Amino acid sequence: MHGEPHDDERGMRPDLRDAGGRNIIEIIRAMRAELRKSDRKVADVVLKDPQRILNATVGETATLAEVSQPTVLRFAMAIGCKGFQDFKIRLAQSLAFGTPATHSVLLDTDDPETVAEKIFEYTMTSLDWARSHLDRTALRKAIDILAQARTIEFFGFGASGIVARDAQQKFPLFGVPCGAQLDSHQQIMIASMMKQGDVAFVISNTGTTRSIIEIARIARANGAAVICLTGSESPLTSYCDVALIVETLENTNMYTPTISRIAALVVIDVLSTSVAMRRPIEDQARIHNMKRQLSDMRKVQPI
Amino acid sequence: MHGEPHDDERGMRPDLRDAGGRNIIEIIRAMRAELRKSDRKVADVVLKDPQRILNATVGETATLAEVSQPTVLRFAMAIGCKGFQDFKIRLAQSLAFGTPATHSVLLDTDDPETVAEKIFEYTMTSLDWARSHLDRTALRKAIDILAQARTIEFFGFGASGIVARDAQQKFPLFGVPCGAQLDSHQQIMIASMMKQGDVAFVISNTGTTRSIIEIARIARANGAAVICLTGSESPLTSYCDVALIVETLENTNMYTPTISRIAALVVIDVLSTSVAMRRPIEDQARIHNMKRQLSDMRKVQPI
DNA sequence: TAGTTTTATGTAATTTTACTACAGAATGGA
DNA sequence: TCCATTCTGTAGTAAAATTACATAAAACTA
Repeated sequence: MHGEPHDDERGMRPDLRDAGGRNIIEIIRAMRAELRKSDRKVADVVLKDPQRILNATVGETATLAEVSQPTVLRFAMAIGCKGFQDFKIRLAQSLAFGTPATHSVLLDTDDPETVAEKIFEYTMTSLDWARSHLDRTALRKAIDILAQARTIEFFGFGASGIVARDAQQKFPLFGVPCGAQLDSHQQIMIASMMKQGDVAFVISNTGTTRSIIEIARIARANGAAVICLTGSESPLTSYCDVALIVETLENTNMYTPTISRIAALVVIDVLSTSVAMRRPIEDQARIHNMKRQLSDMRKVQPI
Repeated sequence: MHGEPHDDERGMRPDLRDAGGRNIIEIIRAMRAELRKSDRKVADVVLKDPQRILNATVGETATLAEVSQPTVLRFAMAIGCKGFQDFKIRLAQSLAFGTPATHSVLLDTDDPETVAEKIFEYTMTSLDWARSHLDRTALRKAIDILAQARTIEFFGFGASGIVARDAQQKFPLFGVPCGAQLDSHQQIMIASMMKQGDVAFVISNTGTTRSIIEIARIARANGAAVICLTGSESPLTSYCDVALIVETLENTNMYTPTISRIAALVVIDVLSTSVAMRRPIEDQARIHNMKRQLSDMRKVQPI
């Protein structure tokens, strides 16, 4: 432990270092042409499957690129890294932004573990996508409306019905009576009886289901505020005061599970939590109590 | 079928599971309280200056935290990483997002946008945690059992009831008649009538609800296979053939939404998809048709 | 073209780093 | 208090990254 190893950057601001050459993948791509022949082989395997390299050692990388280990090291140096470790760290940071989509495609040959990995990965990526595409203005408006509601009715069919039921179960957070209508006759009845001060919360992934559009129209005609939670701009949105559009990466692969309901559930979490936070402290304490009581009850016997 | 698109023909790495980790910093923060004393020292230096740790070795980290090197390793394992290298990679990815220190703990003063960011972030982090802690052997067993079932009944209360209902809606993927029992009287009736070849799928986050344990016991006594989906090792697991334990970062903050049901839904996705993939091609085509018909129907009028 | 220099790449040794086995210390329960 | 369990450090081992060096391939000169 004598002297200071590699201390050429001691005076340098470490924050500035990665701000300068941020995306290492872009750097590799840019430098690819002027690299040594063998280094280029390494560059190619990195560009082809960067995720793979993240968990690889020098040796594995060398094998993949069909070069020797020192070549991998020289490659790392050539693109401006201090060593292989440093290279991997930079690569990891570059990948964090957007993982290439090829990863989550399910194959018939995948074993259960791989299927699990891919579905989880895909779900998380989709949530990230939904988050970044959420309309903040609409969100704010929806919270305003919900916070002033006298009652809230959630409407939905099928998978969206699940979301409606889940939302309804959060009534302690919303602080007002909540209902969930999953049957279309009931839906029409309830919608017809709504009035000023009530909120109709309409959930439909496609936004094209006729009867659900009808619900929005009726509720609105009766003076209720209408909020919809849907997957894209659609006929439904035009009948609503606020449209919460939750975009997801739903692709058409038959194996791809429906991610939309999960994104919708998270949005419901956001809404209910935000509404609860608006309420006075004493109410929040009451919720806390209720939660504890529920937890106690579970240990004995519900119903 | 020669794997033409696969470049891995040289040495099949079964180790290709990527560490596409979400925000490890969030995980550390969430787990800090329940860590060992020495591990917490490590957690603190990581949280204090993550950037510093990125360029540090195990030895350096140990010195900074004033603990021994193995402790640093154990810390990495404790937070769900495969080793120190893996930990650094994950840390690098987390830092790339530029997460400020105050994340994920909801404050009364947060505006709706911040609340949304935090809840999404927390949800994704928790999913990542659940993914990395999923018991692959149990998963495989569960799939085996479900694929051979004659009928499947899903049991659950409250939030777990939502999950049960969702699972039941996936019956086309499971390929056999599925039921969802959310009422405790119905549950007992149905459980009593189950027999060999049937599968009871019991969902309970706590795993301590008496009546749900009773369901597992009855179903099993009647010769049905019993699978449970729960949050931790509990009395329930001992009555089951397979226990799918989905760990989440549920902390006790009153604002923290229940993440467990979302993780459970994803696990259901994995199960249903895997079971569907086991089935013969012609069945898969039938599912495809059904999906299209459903999508067509939506545009007309469901009722 | 042959010889010479320069550059590129691989082999093998070396250093560093990550990881494991084990044993002593601390903690908690009876 | 003792016993069992859980922590944590010491010391040793395996593995990975890095360096030194030698050979092969270009590139250049005469």
